[in-house]
Amino acid sequence: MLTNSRLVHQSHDHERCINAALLCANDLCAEKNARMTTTRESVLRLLWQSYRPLGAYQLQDQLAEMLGKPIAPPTVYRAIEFLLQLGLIHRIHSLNAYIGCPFPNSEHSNLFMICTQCGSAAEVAHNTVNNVLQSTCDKLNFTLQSQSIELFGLCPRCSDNTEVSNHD
Amino acid sequence: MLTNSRLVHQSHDHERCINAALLCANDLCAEKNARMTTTRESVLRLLWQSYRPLGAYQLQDQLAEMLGKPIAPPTVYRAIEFLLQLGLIHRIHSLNAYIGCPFPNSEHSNLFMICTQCGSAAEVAHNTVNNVLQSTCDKLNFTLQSQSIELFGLCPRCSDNTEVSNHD
DNA sequence: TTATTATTGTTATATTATAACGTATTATGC
DNA sequence: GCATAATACGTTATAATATAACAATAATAA
Repeated sequence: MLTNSRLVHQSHDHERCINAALLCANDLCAEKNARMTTTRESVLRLLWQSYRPLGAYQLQDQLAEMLGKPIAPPTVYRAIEFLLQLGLIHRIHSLNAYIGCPFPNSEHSNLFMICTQCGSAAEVAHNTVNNVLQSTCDKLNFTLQSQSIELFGLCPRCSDNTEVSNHD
Repeated sequence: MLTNSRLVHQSHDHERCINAALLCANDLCAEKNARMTTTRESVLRLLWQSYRPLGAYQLQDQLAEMLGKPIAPPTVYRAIEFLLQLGLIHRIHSLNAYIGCPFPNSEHSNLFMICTQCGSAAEVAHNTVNNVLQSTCDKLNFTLQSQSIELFGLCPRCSDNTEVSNHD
């Protein structure tokens, strides 16, 4: 099982995460002859700012502030599209929002655990899950191409808080 | 495993499916003291017209034609909201579209197999899948509340067609 | 019947996303 | 280096999806 769950829910030196993500992104671009421009890097950085997915128009606002000039929607969506293509970010359909991918290098299929309390989203890649889904598809003669798995609930932190407040 | 996969992909007397769905919906309304109005029943019927999810504005057009009068978006969204609440339909987030639920009576969690070729969506409820997801959540201390699982690929029919055309 | 509640109608607008076209920037071949 | 092509960005307009707010109507209950 591959997951960033612990990082999402425990305090840590997040600057290192951001820097690692940006380095990794640059490597990937070099490898694929793609250009990591200022706009694209800024969007990626913003999506790594927290473990909460951001919508396109939140990104627009923050990007405008970051770059010190007005930014129009197409600019944001182009950067998003680019980063999605490279697998550097993911789209969370149920939220119309986007989030940095913690393991863009390893082939994996997305599964997100989204906290309905704090809005955090942890990504999980789990072979057992994938195998069960694949075999279910096989059984029904469905040729699986891709998937979007979004689980909603309470993250470890918010679960604990709820329990505590239940004892009050 | 509970699924409507065969019905989705094989020809059958679909009128019976529609009628069964409407009867079932009426029962559920009676049971929950909710009103199955003309608008709501029409929307449900439209969503049962095929096994392809419909967007709100497709529904709006078809509903207007069906009722012989112009219909505004809020009317459609209200009916959708009502039917979602009762579990009579589901939302497919990745498509911004809606589809009738084939087993609104049994507690289940949604998993859809969506054909990227023909647009059909089959629903599957599978304990093994749910158990694996639940145990994954347990492992990571995530309190699962609900889920949205959307699998994309080729349905049995389109898979076969692809194979055949590959032999041409 | 009248009061109350639930539903629908209507208008306006918010939110998310893209089309189309022009300009600027970056890479490439000579 | 310079011309050229390819790529990315700027700009304006608009499409597609969804909701807020309030008025009118219909259904139910007292």
